[in-house]
Amino acid sequence: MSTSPNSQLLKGSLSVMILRLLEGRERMYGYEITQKVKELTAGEMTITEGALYPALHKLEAEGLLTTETQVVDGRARKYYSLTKIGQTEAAGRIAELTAFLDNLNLVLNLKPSL
Amino acid sequence: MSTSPNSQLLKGSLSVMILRLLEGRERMYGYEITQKVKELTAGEMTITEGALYPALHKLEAEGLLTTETQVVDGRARKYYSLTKIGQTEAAGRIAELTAFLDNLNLVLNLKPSL
DNA sequence: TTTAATACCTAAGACTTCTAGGTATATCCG
DNA sequence: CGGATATACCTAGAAGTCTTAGGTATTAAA
Repeated sequence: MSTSPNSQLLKGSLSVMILRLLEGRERMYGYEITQKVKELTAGEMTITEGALYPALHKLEAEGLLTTETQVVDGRARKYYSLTKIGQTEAAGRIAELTAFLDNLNLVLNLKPSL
Repeated sequence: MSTSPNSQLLKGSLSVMILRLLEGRERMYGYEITQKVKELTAGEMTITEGALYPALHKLEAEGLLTTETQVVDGRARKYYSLTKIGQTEAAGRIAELTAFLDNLNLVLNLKPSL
């Protein structure tokens, strides 16, 4: 057997969503991300916090995000924004996911007659 | 916290691809599936056997696929086809994945200005 | 005053996939 | 003839992501 250097079948879409959302903004905090995704998908997609926070921490550990904490209305918010490296990586990972989705569609969209 | 009945963020696309490929055909065998996916995606997507066979076995255990083994050119092939339940389930899972991909696009396609 | 919304977090388990093997036969090429 | 490649199946272990299911704390609404 061989199976060459592989692009994973379905890699985490969550981290790419995060990067994509941050591409368009100065900064966002975790809870805001969950609400934004809900809003964009008319409530159909829910980001669980158990997935979100570890994902954010990992992206930060990888150096793609930086944080600044700020207290608003007596509650602490942790704002995340893309680092320089994060901006580059974001573009790359979005392109990768897009390419994967294109291929997925090639497989899924085939007609029954083929 | 609450987080309602959730559609998983990252669902396995492989099993849905398998079901989709079988929707359009009488039957297929494992190796054939790997080749078909390669062909459909111009070599860009590779199904690893370490993922494929366990996925096939699981779908069979779930009652969505049945098998018939046949020897061709001295080599054993295990053909998989959709059961009646499999046909119903296939439609459902494909719709689910499609809905998920639509939502994913809503999040990914947002313009930087939004 | 209790519930819901806001806002953060973690641990345990489930699940999928990858890596990396293993077995075996047939065919192609030198 | 012999070795490599293609065909064809399989599994075990590790990696990684997400869900479930908690926890803490403040503010606003009922």
